[in-house]
Amino acid sequence: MSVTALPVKPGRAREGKVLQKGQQTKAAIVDAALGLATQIGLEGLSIGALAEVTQMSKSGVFAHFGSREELQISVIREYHQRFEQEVFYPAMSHARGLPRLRAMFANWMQRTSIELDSGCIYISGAVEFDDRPGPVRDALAWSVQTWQDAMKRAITQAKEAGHLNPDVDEEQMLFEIHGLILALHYEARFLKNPGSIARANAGFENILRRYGAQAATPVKSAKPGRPARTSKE
Amino acid sequence: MSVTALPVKPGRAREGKVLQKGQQTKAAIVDAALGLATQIGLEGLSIGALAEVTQMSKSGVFAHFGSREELQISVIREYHQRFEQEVFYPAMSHARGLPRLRAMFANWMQRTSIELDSGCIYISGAVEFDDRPGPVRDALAWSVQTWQDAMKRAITQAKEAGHLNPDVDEEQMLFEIHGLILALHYEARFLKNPGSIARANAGFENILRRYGAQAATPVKSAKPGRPARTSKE
DNA sequence: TGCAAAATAGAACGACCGTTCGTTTTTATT
DNA sequence: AATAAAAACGAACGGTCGTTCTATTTTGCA
Repeated sequence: MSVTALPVKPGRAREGKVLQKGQQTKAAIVDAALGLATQIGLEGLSIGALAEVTQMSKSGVFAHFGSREELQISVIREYHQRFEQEVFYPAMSHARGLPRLRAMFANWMQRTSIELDSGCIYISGAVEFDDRPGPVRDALAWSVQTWQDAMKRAITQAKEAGHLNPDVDEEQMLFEIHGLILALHYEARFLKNPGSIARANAGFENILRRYGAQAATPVKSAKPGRPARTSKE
Repeated sequence: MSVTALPVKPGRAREGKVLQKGQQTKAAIVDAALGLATQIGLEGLSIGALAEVTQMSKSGVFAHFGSREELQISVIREYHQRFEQEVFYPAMSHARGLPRLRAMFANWMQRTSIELDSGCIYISGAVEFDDRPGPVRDALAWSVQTWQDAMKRAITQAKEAGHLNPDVDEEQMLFEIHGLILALHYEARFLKNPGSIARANAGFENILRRYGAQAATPVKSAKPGRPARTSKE
């Protein structure tokens, strides 16, 4: 049921011994790499720059990954976990249906807004790897797909709970929601258009209304009863 | 007044003499560069690869631009002109208001759909240069902004013609439309999700309906109405 | 046809890239 | 404290990059 389950490589545990220092500095490197990647992209990541930031030698950094690709994949794994931690899990504590869907979008927005001055590797990575097959692309696509599946599930549950019209097309609704996030990233981060966050939120309310959500109740705790299902068109 | 008006460097016209061969091969180089850039991005453009494609020497290619940045800007200029030619101008032959707005979106979709296997530099470029100030970024942002302004004007005219609700917020509507294009590019090109084109079109109809458009009359063929004005004001 | 200018070629530069390899330092355990 | 493994270093390699410089070829025009 866990979204992630990206397995952490067993730290070369011969005879069950757990290596500490290595994993520790590796985590520090990945952390720094994630910071760099959100700014200049996964493709912009260079081992030399990373060595400088971490105050290590190039070969010292390199040894932890064995290849640049593996470094990029490690960064994606780390990003995936943080996304899960900040966006997915907190939303799961909201009641199924509209409240949870609202929470997921709110957290997603929150995350994207924060990233307006650091970049989102789900977005930049998609552009960098959209026609570059390989393990990096696969890891990225898998991570994105996992999140989208979670969103789709939330929409389905909202339908089942009667919070949305029963004939809502999950893929269509998710497509439009995703567009809002992408537009926010584009307009705010590239074009520096102020007010983009408000527009994304307004767009979400518009989508909810169109797909049959009732009042625009702000995202808050669980809603007990089974609200009427006034299907509007 | 022309949308472009990105001034073409005066082909070293001493005493009014127009150089032919140089401009000609330069155009060929830019054409090849545009092809490369749509695939691997503006940042992925390398003079070496470009020289190979055009069967020229590196220095021969380089001499036409003087710097990589100038090459990138030339590519953006070329892309701008083609976008104008294929998307903007044809739409201007439709009647003001909803027909023209529909035509603009349809042409934009058409262009984006074609680019699903070659990439769009308005999108990839935004990611590559969103936090890299300089003349390349400026040229790109100016070009994008010019198109967005044209879209906004079309929405305003649709309002004035009574084809949309009088209280429609142009920025908000454009934001949502832009999101559809971005989602199409992301989902189809990166995630390889089939059906994305239909979803973008459906999303557009949803937006139109919400903002007060009447029947979902499909975009009619080119009606020789007002002679096309230029997109730049 | 000649000739200057423009266009192209070719070689080289310094910088950075990912990667390899042998050595040295640090770590964890006895 | 001894020791073997793990971790980090430092130098080097082959490669590509944008760019510069000097030749050579091609062009356009008198």
